[in-house]
Parts: sequence; C-alpha cells; structure tokens
Amino acid sequence: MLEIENNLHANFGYLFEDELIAEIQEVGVHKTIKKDQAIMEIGSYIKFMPLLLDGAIKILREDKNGDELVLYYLEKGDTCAMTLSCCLGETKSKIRAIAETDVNLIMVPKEKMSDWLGKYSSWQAFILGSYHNRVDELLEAVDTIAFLKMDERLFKYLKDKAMVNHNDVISITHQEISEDLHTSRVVISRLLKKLENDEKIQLFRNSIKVLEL
DNA sequence: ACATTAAGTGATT
DNA sequence: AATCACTTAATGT
Repeated sequence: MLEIENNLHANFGYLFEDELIAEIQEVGVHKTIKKDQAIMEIGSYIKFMPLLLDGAIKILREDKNGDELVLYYLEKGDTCAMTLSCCLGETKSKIRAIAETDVNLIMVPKEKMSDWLGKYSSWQAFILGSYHNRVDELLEAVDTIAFLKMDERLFKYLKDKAMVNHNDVISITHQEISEDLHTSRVVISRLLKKLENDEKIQLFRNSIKVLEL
C-alpha cells in the first residue's frame, strides 16, 4: 500500500494537490494488469477511469472484420481520453486497449471525475491537458497513416514500440506487426529486410533490434 | 526424425 | 502494396 502511495506521488504529485491525491487513494482501486491482457473492449461501457502508474497501454481501433490498427500508446502519467468522453457522455467505448507491458494503474470511479472537475483546479487542468494530448496523438496517427508510406510507418512503429518498452530489442513476429499495421506479413518481411540493409535495425527470429533511435 | 511455426523470395496483379 | 506459391531455417515433440 505504501508503494502505491509513493507511486501516486511520483507520477501525479507534481500535478495534483495533496488533498486530491488523498482522495484518489481513498476511492481508487489499485490494479495490476499483465502484458497482452485487454483493459477495455469496443462496445463496453466504462465505469472507471484509469490513471496509469507504470507500464504502457496500446490503443487500437478495429473494423467490422476484426482487423486492427494501432492508434497510439499511453504511458505513465497518462489517462485514457476515451474514458473521458465516455464517462461524460455515457456512451460505449469505441476503441480497444491492451496492456503493452505489465501495467500498474488506479481505477477511479467515474462519478468522481465530474465531482473533482469543480473541486480541484489541478484535476481540471489534468483532464483538459490529457484530452489535448490525446487529440494531438490522434492527429499524428492520422498523419502517419495518410501521409507516410508503409516503410516509414513501419520504422515509426518500431521506434514507438522500443520507446514505450524502454528496450531497443522488440520481441515480436512479422505476422504480429502486420496485424498491428493492418497489412500482410510478406510486406512487413520485405520492408524489414530493407531496413536491415539500411542498418536501421537488426533482425532475429522472434525479435528485432532498433539501431537508430 | 517429423511437424510446426517464422521468415525469405519470385512472380503476378 | 496485396496475394499466391514455394523455400529455407529454427524450434518443439
């Protein structure tokens, strides 16, 4: 429990007043989620708002055929923007969230969200700020998909992944990458080979090392 | 030794 | 950039 308290202070202390931190501790539930576990599914209602303490979360969009597309990652100190709009509007989630790494987070009941908006200016700033950040990241994702060619998208994907994992060696198969980027395995294999020839990455079985960060 | 899975490649659209 | 068809290489049983 002490650990969680320290964690809260470390990640959100510079943002929130002590009273707010205390309230979060009171009503929030600490949760640990293992790598690859789903945190939020498309169509599900949201009852809690997550505050990320540790780890990274992958945010995906999915089409009717079940094909996925990675939008962006959440890291410590972030919260999920989808939750914000869902909680306020009582709508279903339109995205899917999967734990990229083992994740530590605090679930805050959604009722508290609006309570705190009036009560704490730091909370208001945080909510507005993270909403702003998410919109930015979403626009970046749109740019990436619309304007970058597949090879650039792929390299960006690898760099982002290395970043959130704090590790330049990524454990993944070509097949899995192709699913995240919504393309085929053959295309990924070929582009990866090109990137390796350009000495931007090194290829191994089941893993890739990113050289240029 | 055999089966399975991951990755590399040429050809076609 | 997608798909097919095939090969090669690594790994599991």
